[in-house]
Amino acid sequence: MNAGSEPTNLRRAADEVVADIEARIASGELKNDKPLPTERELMEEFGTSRTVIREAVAQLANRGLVEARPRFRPVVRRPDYSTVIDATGTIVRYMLNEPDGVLNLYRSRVFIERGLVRDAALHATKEDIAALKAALARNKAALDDSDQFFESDMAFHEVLFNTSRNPIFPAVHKGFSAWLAPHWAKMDRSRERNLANYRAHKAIFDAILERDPLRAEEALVEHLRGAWEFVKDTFAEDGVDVPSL
Amino acid sequence: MNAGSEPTNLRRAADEVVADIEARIASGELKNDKPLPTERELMEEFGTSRTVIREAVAQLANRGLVEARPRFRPVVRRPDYSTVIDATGTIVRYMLNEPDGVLNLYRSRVFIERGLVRDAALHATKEDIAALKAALARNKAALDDSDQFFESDMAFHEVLFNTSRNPIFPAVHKGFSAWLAPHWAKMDRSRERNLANYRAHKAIFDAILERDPLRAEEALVEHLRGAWEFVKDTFAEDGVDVPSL
DNA sequence: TCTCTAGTTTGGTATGACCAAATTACCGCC
DNA sequence: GGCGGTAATTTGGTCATACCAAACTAGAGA
Repeated sequence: MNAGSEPTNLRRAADEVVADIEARIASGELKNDKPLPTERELMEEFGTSRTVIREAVAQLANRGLVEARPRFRPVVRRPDYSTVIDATGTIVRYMLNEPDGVLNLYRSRVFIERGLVRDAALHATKEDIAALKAALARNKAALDDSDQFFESDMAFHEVLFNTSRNPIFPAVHKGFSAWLAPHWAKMDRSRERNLANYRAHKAIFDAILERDPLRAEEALVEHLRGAWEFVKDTFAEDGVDVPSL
Repeated sequence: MNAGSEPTNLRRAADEVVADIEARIASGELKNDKPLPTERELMEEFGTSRTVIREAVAQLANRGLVEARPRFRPVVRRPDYSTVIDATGTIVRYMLNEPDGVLNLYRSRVFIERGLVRDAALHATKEDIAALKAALARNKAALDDSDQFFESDMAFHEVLFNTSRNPIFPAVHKGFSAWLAPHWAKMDRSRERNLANYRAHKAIFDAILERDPLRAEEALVEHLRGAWEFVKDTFAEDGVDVPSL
């Protein structure tokens, strides 16, 4: 992009170790779910101090390539799409402190899910329909148990994300759920709310069944808009003013 | 969520330091773009060894809250949405090694951009239209300079992402561009290709102008589908078989 | 006021040591 | 011989110290 007078990022010794271990994981030499060699072994192998090895392992852990529980041997973890989402977790959570953060995130979620239900209405397979139907049934069965309903509610939306047949989307849904959950947990819940949500889900499902993308999208938007009004209230309690969708 | 018989994730000493510094950044005590205290200061302040301090700083760096160039004092960086994207960079790149990774990512991109052009056709403001028009003009002006056209091509799509009026989307676009760019860079380019792309952009723009979401979406899909065929070729060279969109 | 330089500070790395928790080896008992 | 529990060993987490080279700072000189 720009000429070569840059600060010429020096290489840290740990970076080399990281790259090497990364390669070993990719090549399969270090197998999934198996522990890394001990720090002392690595240190001898790379001819560096434990300081460097530990920094390297920490980096790998932060990238999600290994899982490093304190006091335990780090374990190799071949990353998948939800690893990517997890990696963003702390920063996202940090940015959600600002109310606009939640709003923007929620809007993104609505945007994506709108597209998903449209596509579902157009292209949903028999299996998709069956999965939606099952999720819907679980909603209905959980009407009287708000905790359980909450779970089955998320599960219904997850099915929507699964219809994309693109593994990135379920991972994204997982992220949305995790990030927005704290606010949803504060929401008031009641049988009436559950019933309203169930009916909203059913409206979406029916529209998909009838292959009506427009109506499916509308139903979804109304559903999520309604939910947002309740999330808003959890902010209002803190005296924070949040706009509607 | 579950009772307390878990592996009881011990707290690492560094975590406390991380949390504390995080709080100082959030509170503004540590100001943006200003250097962190020296490691030796922090170590005295927290009453721990430099080992712990360094590990904490490394964590903060990995989360994007500070920028730590080797040999320089770490600098506080208040995270924004593209920080989140950057944080995923290494893992995403890692997963793009598998051809399915690129395919899934590209499909996600198409999915999102489809929604964006639909919405643009429905709700684009005068300013959006003007920005698109300007981007289009830059495409046309760069027809004969493939490097410049490539840039203006990405810029056109970026404008599409901007129409969302949600700062998350431009950040996502930045991610898509960065992750997919390596493959696009290998693509053959020529005046004809540039011209075809320009015309595709124009078709999208025209459809938006005429408030025709359906046609806008179709034009976009055809455009991106065409581009994918060329990306495919870069895989075919490596003997990797990649399906169509 | 600016430039160059010598001195100081600071991050990167290497050692070596110690602790507590985790793992392994071992042993006696059913 | 298989098993459960205990002792010995290994391993990750932390500390203290030292040294180097690069970055920074202050002061001399033009």
